[in-house]
Amino acid sequence: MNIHNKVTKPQIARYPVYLNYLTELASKGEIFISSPKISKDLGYSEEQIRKDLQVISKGKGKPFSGRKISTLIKDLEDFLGYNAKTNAIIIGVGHLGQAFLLYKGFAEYGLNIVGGFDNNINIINKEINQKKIYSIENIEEILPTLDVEIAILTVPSEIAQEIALKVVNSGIKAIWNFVPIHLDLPDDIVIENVNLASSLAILSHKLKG
Amino acid sequence: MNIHNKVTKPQIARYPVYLNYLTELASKGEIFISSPKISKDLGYSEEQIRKDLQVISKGKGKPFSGRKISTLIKDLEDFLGYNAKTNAIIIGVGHLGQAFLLYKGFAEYGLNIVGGFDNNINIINKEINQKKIYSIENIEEILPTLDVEIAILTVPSEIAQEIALKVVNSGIKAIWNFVPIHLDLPDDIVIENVNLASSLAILSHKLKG
DNA sequence: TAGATTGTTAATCGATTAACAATC
DNA sequence: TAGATTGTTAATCGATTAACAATC
Repeated sequence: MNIHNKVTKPQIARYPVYLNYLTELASKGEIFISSPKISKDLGYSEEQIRKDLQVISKGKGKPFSGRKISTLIKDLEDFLGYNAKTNAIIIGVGHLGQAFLLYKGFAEYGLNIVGGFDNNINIINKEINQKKIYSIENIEEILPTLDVEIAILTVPSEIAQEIALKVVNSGIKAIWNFVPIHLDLPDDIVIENVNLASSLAILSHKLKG
Repeated sequence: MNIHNKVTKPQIARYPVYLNYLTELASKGEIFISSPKISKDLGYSEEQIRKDLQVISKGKGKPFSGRKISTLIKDLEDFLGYNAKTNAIIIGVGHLGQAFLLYKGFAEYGLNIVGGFDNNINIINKEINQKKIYSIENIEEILPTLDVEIAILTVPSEIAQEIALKVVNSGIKAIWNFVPIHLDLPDDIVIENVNLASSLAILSHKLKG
């Protein structure tokens, strides 16, 4: 049974890549897909692809034809939760935070950004892309009223730990952290780090030997 | 010998975290650091920390005192190449591309963004943060003249593959890809993907079970 | 000295790849 | 039918953790 297959972190990271790829194929009128073809196009091994797709799809593949693309797309969207809307808030409306407020692509992932918090009086109480900016001083009063599940942290490093604690005190259980520091938070808080310094270090290492 | 220790990808990702942490400690006047203390503060295991630091540091730790912070900082900076400047270019000056042009933090990592390419006539030949925006139509003529090592790809998904090929044809060997698709490029091109859809999928999975 | 901390070697855990029988 | 493709089980590879002797 699929339920018994544990999903690994690298697998989860690959699912959006499959989904994007299959959606592209479907738009070109393709109906079926095989693991050798995916392997050739995405560079993953055939065995890995079969295992990945078995975990999230109820359907079975058929020799010769492979799997039906429309079924896979539906299963991937269900697994990734793209059909259920999740509200998020931007904490720190600097360059990156603004880019996220303006970005249209998050909606595709079921992510709905409802607003932002900042300490810049020039933007507080204004709107960016129809999303209101609140004063970060009032975060512990306002945030609990906003029905938000995920806080997207894009504040300067120096204040990130302090602000993260306030976010947690406001009842948020998940932090998508774009600040390149380690956050020290209670064990029940889910943190996903996007550390550009780490990513760049890996790129540089590959490039320079 | 350190040279014989292979460096793993997860290790490389951790080094910027250590560096940020140790720099913070140094600014508070701390002189020595032990692996139990780092473990407590950053959440990595003590054994992992010792192995990580052995790989990049010529020095040795001492029982009781630990390692000297200033030496570790220097070794980490050297390993990560933060003292050698690397030129980069933004391909696609949308919201995210602009945020990167304006971001001050890359300099700390030795990364110097020299300009951008876009197809928007409202910004072509203008400057953003003193960095010139060029027409993407001329990329194959202009990019080879700019002494750039890394292309930061922040274009819309639909054109990413096509533009990436042009970037490669301009002689670039490394692409830092922020577009959530798989790029199909020659084997000698180094690609590092920052896929927010993957990152969000991992966060959602941790949050929702 | 005593013992906190180190560095190293062995064991375990996790993920990918290889091998191969089943099947349409 | 023949054989391309599947799904599953075993083997390998990679990374982390455990165990422990060495040391200041």
